[in-house]
Formats: sequence, C-alpha cells, structure tokens
Amino acid sequence: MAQEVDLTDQLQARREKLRELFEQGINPFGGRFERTHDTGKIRSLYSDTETDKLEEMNVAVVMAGRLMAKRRKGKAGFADIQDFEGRIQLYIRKDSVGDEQYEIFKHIDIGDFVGVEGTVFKTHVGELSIKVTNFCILSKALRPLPDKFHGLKDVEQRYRQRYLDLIVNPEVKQTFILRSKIVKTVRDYLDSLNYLEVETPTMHSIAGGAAARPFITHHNALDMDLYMRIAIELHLKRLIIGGFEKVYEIGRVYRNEGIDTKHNPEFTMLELYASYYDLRDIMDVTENLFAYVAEKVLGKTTIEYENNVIDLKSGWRRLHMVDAVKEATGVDFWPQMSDEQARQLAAEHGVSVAPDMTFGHVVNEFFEQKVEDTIVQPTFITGHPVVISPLAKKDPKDERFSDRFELFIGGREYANAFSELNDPIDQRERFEQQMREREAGNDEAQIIDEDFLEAMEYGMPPTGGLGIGIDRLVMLLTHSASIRDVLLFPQMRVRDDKK
RNA sequence: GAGCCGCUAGCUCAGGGGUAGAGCAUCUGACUUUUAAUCAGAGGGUCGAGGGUUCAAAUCCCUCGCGGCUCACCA
Repeated sequence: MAQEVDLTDQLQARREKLRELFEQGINPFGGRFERTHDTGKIRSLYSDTETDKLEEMNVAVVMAGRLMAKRRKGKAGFADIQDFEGRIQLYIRKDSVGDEQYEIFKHIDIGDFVGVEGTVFKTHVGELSIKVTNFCILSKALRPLPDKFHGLKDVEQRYRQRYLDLIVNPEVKQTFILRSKIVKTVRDYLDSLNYLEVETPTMHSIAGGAAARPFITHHNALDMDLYMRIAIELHLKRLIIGGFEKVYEIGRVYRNEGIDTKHNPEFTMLELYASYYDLRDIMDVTENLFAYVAEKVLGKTTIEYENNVIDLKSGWRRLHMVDAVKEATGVDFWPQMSDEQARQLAAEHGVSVAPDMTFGHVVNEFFEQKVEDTIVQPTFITGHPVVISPLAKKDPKDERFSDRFELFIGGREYANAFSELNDPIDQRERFEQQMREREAGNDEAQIIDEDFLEAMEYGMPPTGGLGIGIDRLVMLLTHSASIRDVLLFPQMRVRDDKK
C-alpha cells in the first residue's frame, strides 16, 4: 500500500474519516442490512400520491444505497442515494436524527454506502423524498467518484473501470440491463420452440467450425495443446447425430484477430441446429427470432441504427448472392465460366482478387466489395460459393453454390446458416480442400476433424443450422456504435503505469 | 499493421515558448425544503514516459506507452 505522503488530499481525507469512525466505535464496513423498499418500489408506489395524502399515510421505510450527492445547510441537509433502480432524495434534520448521527452525516462522503430509516414525503417542488429518522454508514468509500454532473467521459477509463461507468452513467447501466433482457428473450423464444439448451467444451483439440485463427493454451496434466473454440458448430452437430433434434448454445467463442469497433477477441455466439430442417426453415426461425426479441424488448420492430430506419418485421428479402451481384454491378455469374474468366471480370470491374482465387472466391469478393455495404434492410443473402462454405450442403441445382445464407442489416453480417452438410464422403472432400488451401498459405482454412467425420459416418439427419452474433444483435437493439459498449469488460492492453 | 486525433488536479475541461488555470470534488467556516444549493476562505499538479532544441518547454522536435476513430485484416 502507498504511504500516506503519496496519497492525494482526497484520499488522505477519506482515510482520516475512516479512522475517526473506528475511533467512535462505528464499523465503517458493515454487514447485513434489511431493506423494506428500494427506489423503484418507492417510486411506483408513491410517485402519484398527493403531498398531503403522503403526509397522512406516514409511510415508514428502510432503504440503502450509495451516496451520490450531498447538499448540507447548517442543521439540516439533503442527500441523494442511488440503488440499482435509481436515485432518491434524503432529507436529514439534526433534530430528527440526533446530534451523534448528524455528526456522522456531516462527515460522510459521496460514494459511501448508507442505510436509512424514515418516512416518505414530498418537498415543496414535489420531489419524492425520505425524511430520515435513523441513519448509518454501511461502507466507506476511500476514493472519490467522478464528477457528479459530467460523469465519467474518458473512454479508456470507462472501459477499464466499468464499475465507475456503471455508477455514474445511467445509460450505460441501461444498455447492459437491456443486453440481459435480449439474451433472456432469445432463450425464451427458443425454449418455446422446444430447443434444448446445452453446453459444450470451449477448449478443443482441433479449432473447427469456422475460418479463424484460434488462441492456443496448454493442459499440463495431459501435456497437450488445446485451442479455445472459434465456433460451437461441430459439437452441436455431434449432438444432432446423438439424437437431440433441436439444440442450441449461447456461449463465448474466441478468435485471435484484430480488435476494432465490431470485433472483440471473445464474443458471444448463438448457434442452433434442428433436425429435418433446411435453409428455408432456418430463415423463418431467424426472422421470427429477431422480430420477437425486438417486440418483447423494445416494444416495436422498427428501429433506428446508424442513420437508417430498419424494419425487423418478418418477411425479409431473400436474394441469391449471384443475383445480388448482378443487381448491383450488372455482372452475371450464372453462366459457367473458368476461374480465369472470373478473375478477368474482377479486373474489369475493379474488384481486387488474389491470383490463385477460384470462381467461387471471385463471386464472394464481388459481393463483399460491391454489395455488402449497400444492404440496409434485413436481407438473407443465399447461395454462397461452395469453396467458402465447407460445412454447407451443395445446391443440387447448381453445385458451384451452397445451401447457405448470411443475414445482412445495415451493411453488417448478423447471422450465418446452412442446410448442414450430412454426407461424410463429401465432408471429407471439403476438409481436404480446406487443407490444400491451408498448405497454400491460408492459415484460417479449416483443419480436417477425423473425430467429427467418424461421428457423421454413423449417420447425421438432414439438419438446418444457424449462428447469430449476439453482441452485434445487442448493438443493433441498443443503438451502440462499438462492440465495447455492449461488453462489460472489453479486451484492453495492460497498463503497467497504474496509479 | 498504417494514417489521423487525444493524454494537464479525483472528475470535466481551458491554456500551444516567459513562474500551471477554471468548474465540480476536497478541507475550514456560515446557513433547518435544497436539488449542478448558495456565500466566504484554503489546500491540491512528475502537464502520459523518456530524450532533444532553447536563456526558458505543458507548449516546438524525436522515440516510446496507452486510448479513440478510419483503413487494412477478419469468408
């Protein structure tokens, strides 16, 4: 601990007050405190009660909270305390609480936790308040809170010390309460459709199910490297094989990639799988889920996000990637063509492609570079090229493309789904194709998972599968510009010069 | 990884070569319905870190750290 001389005036003052409390025989770090009301209950019960009526009712309450403001004037004073539900004003008179407690009140600091007994009343301007008859300190704060009026603005400090952000910036608290409701509502919806929620390992011996670089860790007793999962996919499919006909998991996945306003190294994914479904069924589930959650959580399906008005009501546009590219650029990839011809079209239309890219890669590049950003209203883009979809069924009508969709809203991807590949021979070929890409230098291409292939050889029912980025969904529904604003503790570099 | 911007008191911010400022917060005093309470006084700083230029650097230059945004990467 720092020596006294290193402490700022405010830290010294609070430690001094702490010592005085001990000397008076008062425990500044108290224990259990039984409340009769919180601020939410007080407000819902008495906000609309007339001042005189409230006086007559003489409602006694016991409350607790953190002191957020103090306005003292001689032998009386006002203070605001804050609990989870909000704030309420206290009115403390020396002749109500007595000399001893009033002395404590005089020396109590903003940030301290207090417990109070009193009666509910309204001030001259009609503010619901508590006339305090008994007052005690429940926990002493040794550091000052950020500015009561401006709050905490410093973005770095808000992320590093989220607890301060939550104490002084009420809208931040609301965002995370909403996040909790969103996730709960997703669960409610899937549970109502008889999906079974499961938990599968987050440490994998092979990081599969997506194209991404994993985090590597090590198990000492087994003396083996393990990978933090980059997707939930392959374990949930094993459960489909095992006879769980409808399963989902909401959990963390980890990708060892850059950090920006849309990416955090660990984030929350929903994946669900349903036996005997195909892509069409999954589209229905997806749009119904979004609409249900928006309606339940926000009370509406029309939302504003990044200067767009977006309607999440079901019945979204369904558009094949090739048609989307054709619509935006006039380039038609339906006719059969060679990889060379495809790359030539890219060159002609200013789409940058690598020299070894195949027809499928080129189509995808066209979509990403020319179409993706322009999609505003919820749109299912379907039929991704098979080469970039190693876990999806081929489209029987055109085997260059897969039975897959990605959901785009406001130029951003929110979901990814397939009619799941359930042919183990084809799956092996797809993995082998991925291994060849890997050998060619794509370190995000997937690794062959023999254990998963064996599982599939026992027979996997036709299955529809879906993945939704929960953080992005929360961003959308909470109008958050950065993923860090919907993560309580976003990943940050360590600071070694910590004050 | 690149570019731009930022880092000054506990918090919010001014100050951009000439002795470090304000508001809130803190401390002392006054005040029994205030609410960004008010009034009077006081204390509080390694100006992100290190180097350089200069008689003189918070300020100009270089390096580094941390953060934000944009781009790249991320099917």
